[in-house]
Amino acid sequence: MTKAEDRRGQQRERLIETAEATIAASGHDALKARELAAAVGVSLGGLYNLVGDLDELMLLVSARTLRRLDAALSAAATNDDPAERLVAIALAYCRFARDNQALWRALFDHRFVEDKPLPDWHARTQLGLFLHLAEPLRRIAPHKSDEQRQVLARTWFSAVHGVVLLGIAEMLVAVPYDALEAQIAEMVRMLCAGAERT
Amino acid sequence: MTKAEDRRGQQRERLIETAEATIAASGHDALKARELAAAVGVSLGGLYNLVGDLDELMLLVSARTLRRLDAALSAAATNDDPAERLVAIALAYCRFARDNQALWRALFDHRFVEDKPLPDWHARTQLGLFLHLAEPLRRIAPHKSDEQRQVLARTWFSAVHGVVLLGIAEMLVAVPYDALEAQIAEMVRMLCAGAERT
DNA sequence: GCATAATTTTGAACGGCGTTCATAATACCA
DNA sequence: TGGTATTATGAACGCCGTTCAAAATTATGC
Repeated sequence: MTKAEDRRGQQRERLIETAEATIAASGHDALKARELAAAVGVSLGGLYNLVGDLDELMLLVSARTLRRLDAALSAAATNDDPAERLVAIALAYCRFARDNQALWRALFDHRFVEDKPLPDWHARTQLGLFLHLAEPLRRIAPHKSDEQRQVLARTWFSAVHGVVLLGIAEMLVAVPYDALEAQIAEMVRMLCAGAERT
Repeated sequence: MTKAEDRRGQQRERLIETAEATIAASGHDALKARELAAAVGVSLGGLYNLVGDLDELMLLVSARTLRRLDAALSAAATNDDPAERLVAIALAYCRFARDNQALWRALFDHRFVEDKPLPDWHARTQLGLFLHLAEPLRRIAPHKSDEQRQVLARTWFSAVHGVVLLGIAEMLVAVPYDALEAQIAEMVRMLCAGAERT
């Protein structure tokens, strides 16, 4: 019993790792059931004993990516000046996106299936990302309520996300990466300057 | 000759309209070749005489959507105050996204095929969207060069896009739409306030 | 008007996909 | 060791976009 379960656990782990490597190398729609099964050493049908679905597998990979992203943002949040700390977090986000393009994209490419929404841990981890902004925002906008700052954190995070999204897409053709970082830093500083005025 | 060509043109038009309606109703991956062929009254293979590809068809639909979006932004850019004009444009973008969710999403869901990049008119129309920001930005940041302002326009546009992207996604579950508009307006005003400081 | 050539339309067929499930293989227990 | 429960297997299913030989239609020359 335990023997078999152990093996299954290891296979499952190998499967997730293989999926992660595949996505990192070739994008999230290069995930093919037959290919994965062969790589992991399981029969085609056997995949569905390790994982319910290819979608579920992608979610498992996303969980890893979110954890790594969270760690990267944590590591960046060292500056004492609140505005510069926000800048550092934003730039860390940008670098993570650059260095993990396909996996980062996979985070948002989940097809919306009507009957099976994202599991709550996924939403919770995403919300956890906003937490990195809470402390600097408390100092930048001390007159706002906690709830207002929470909304602000989400909005600013989304704004940076949008700039990174377009920037990474265009990086391949037009704009050099350093310029993208400069734009992000400038925007975050503008937001901070604008927020302090209110 | 002209008779046959006319008919083909009309069929092509009907095909694009049907595709647009299908996407609007059920999302961009509800586009099925067999379904479209039946709806337009063409055989399955006949589709590929009207259009090279389903991807090309999606691009044709995107062209229409981009034209409508551009018109919506134009109609919104009436306020004399530059900051408030930018706010109005951003809100118009948000409303367009809300009212044309599936078609708006389809604008950015193009799978990157290595050998066939987006046609240049697509990129050009996208750049055209940024033009709406040029005039107000000239007044908000008069000390910057034209090129710097162009970059600024792209960055701010992307930022609003990011906020709308997450906002529309969460609208369905958490945040009421009006709050989203309020956040966008606040952010744009902050950016303007921050920019004037530089 | 007719025969012939050029063009266009057609849908069966192809290859690929995710997923399922009857069957075979294996592991477990007495 | 024999019998049962559990797990692994891969052929088969349904659906997909796309192709292409053949059929139908249209155009051309006489």
